[in-house]
Amino acid sequence: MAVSIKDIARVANVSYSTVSRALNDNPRVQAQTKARIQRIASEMGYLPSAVGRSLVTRRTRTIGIVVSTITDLFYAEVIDAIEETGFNHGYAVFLANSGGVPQRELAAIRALRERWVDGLIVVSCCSSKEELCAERVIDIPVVVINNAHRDHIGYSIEVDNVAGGQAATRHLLQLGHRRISHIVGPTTEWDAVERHSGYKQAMQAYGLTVDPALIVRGNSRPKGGIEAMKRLLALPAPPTAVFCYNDATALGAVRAARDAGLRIPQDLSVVGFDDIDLASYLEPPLTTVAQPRRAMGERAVEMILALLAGGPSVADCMLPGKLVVRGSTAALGQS
Amino acid sequence: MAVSIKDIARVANVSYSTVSRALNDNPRVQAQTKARIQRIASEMGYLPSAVGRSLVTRRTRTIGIVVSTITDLFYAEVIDAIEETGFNHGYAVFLANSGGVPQRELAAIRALRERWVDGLIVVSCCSSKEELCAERVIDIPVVVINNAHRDHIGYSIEVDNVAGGQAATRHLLQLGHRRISHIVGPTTEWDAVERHSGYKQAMQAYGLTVDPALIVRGNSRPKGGIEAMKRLLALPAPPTAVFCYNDATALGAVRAARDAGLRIPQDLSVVGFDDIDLASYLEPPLTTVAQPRRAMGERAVEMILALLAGGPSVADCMLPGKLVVRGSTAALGQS
DNA sequence: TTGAAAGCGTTACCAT
DNA sequence: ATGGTAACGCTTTCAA
Repeated sequence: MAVSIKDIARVANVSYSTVSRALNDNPRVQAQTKARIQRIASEMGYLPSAVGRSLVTRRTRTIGIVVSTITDLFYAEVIDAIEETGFNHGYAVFLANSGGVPQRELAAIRALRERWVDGLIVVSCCSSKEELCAERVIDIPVVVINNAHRDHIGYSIEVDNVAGGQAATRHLLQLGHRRISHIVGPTTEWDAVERHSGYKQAMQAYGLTVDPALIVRGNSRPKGGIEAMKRLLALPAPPTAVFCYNDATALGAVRAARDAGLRIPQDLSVVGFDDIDLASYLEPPLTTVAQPRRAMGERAVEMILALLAGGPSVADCMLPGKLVVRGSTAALGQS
Repeated sequence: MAVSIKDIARVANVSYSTVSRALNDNPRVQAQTKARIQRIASEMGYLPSAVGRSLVTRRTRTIGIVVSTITDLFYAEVIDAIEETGFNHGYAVFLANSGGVPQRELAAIRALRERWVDGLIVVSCCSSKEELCAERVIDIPVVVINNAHRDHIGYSIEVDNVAGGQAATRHLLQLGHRRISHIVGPTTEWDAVERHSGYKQAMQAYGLTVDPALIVRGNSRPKGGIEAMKRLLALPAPPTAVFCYNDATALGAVRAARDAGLRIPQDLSVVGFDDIDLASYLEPPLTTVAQPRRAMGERAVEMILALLAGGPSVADCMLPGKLVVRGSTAALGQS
């Protein structure tokens, strides 16, 4: 049986309120007594119970994270940053995977709320505002990173997907490409819609009309990239460049193009999105739009903490992406 | 203010013990009353408090995970499996990163124990047994996945690293290679020692003595693989094949070899370890030793649950790795 | 400076 | 079948 403040009180021959004060370094207890109690507590191997404390303070110093999957290289680092920032502020984090399934996401949120998390960070939120309201999520601070839809829930942190899509596409245009494909992400994801929109805007800015045949669907994973690329290569006039929803998709696109005998970037330029750690180690190193993953995680925690502190001025936050040019893109016709 | 069983009791005009029973589907309450109470609870938006419950049951239905970093592709999937398995059994998981720093790992464990986690899963444990005992971790169920050292703490789950190292090396030997390098992982990691040992055993089984110059150190990340490969290529007699501590190292090795003008696998065969998701999408697809990552996570949770249930027969568990032959290895002299 | 006691939300035991 | 109450570990008033 674990030792509690009552046990310490008995040994130290003081009331347990005094023990509580001493352990919390409350000034209203004699320095000498305080030191003695702390020594005894340490000797007895006392470990405070967050459960007991939470029941009275109504705070758990705990943050819940719900994410579609941490096996996505992009999310992993966001979560790593959340955990680190939280830990530095004395917060522990719960992790729950939704698998992108709203029902599972809601069940996870419910489980976290039963455990009285002080705040909730939902990465790639997939449930609707209605569903979330029914879960009464809103009565605790909520920050949504990369919201999958347009409902405004809690506070949001996103990368500027439109600008990122524009930058990627413009880069290809500047290299002389005109038949530029876009492998779209799951249209259930709002960021996919936005990147697509950025692509279209960049094309239009160059006075180009987009051939609908050049727009194909991926699934955000390599397999989807392979399938999409195969369809593009079967076209009468295949693209000379392709902007992919994300790096994982790009990986698949590169593989399919290679299998068809194309060289990257001489025969086909490829741009991704995310800048996963491995991107620079691929062959060729992948040109991509980097997301400020750690910053996103840090900001999310800071926003939660500000909200908990009753912060007056918490606002949604849109961070810029950054085009990173590597070896998978080259000027048109440079064989 | 959240609604509690007392609020429900007031509305339902029963004692709150009855409410508790009704909500827990206790048979000792009239079916009619039960239904009425449950309806009222639902209408009032009642959410049970795990904090209150834990205080009396002394269980939190919570598992703590401590891992060096989830940005390692290998760990991410192990954790994904832990979370999924835990969730299916009604357990939520805390996630803490140690960064491979013992002091941080211990601080994380302490934070989790304060929160009364029912069990602890340490992935790639880096603190010593003494340190862990001082944290009194052992009075809750502990499972260590891929222990970094040889101390026996709690129960362990590992892949058979020796056999994996042997399989990788034997594969290269069977392809006719004789000058086979090994890029070792951090020697602080026990699995690195074991894989190295497997390598040596396989070489000896073929009657070969290992040239010490062919053994170089990596750091388990691509950068380390690059540096190591550069040193190998500068050798008077460079290797024709290299077995890398893990896939990330292999990625770096491949890059360095390519940059030096070598073709993979014609000029150099490369084998990794882990079988990260991307391995099959690399160019060329990476030959590697697959670890049963999901199984490791599932087993860890099952062991914790068995221990919590007072299970009689919980035992350490060693899972086999599996050589996956892809395009990064080829027979010697097949240019 | 210290003690006594209430109370957080829940379960579980003992009565009725 | 239901009610009353103690207990879990802690913080926080209110008294002394």
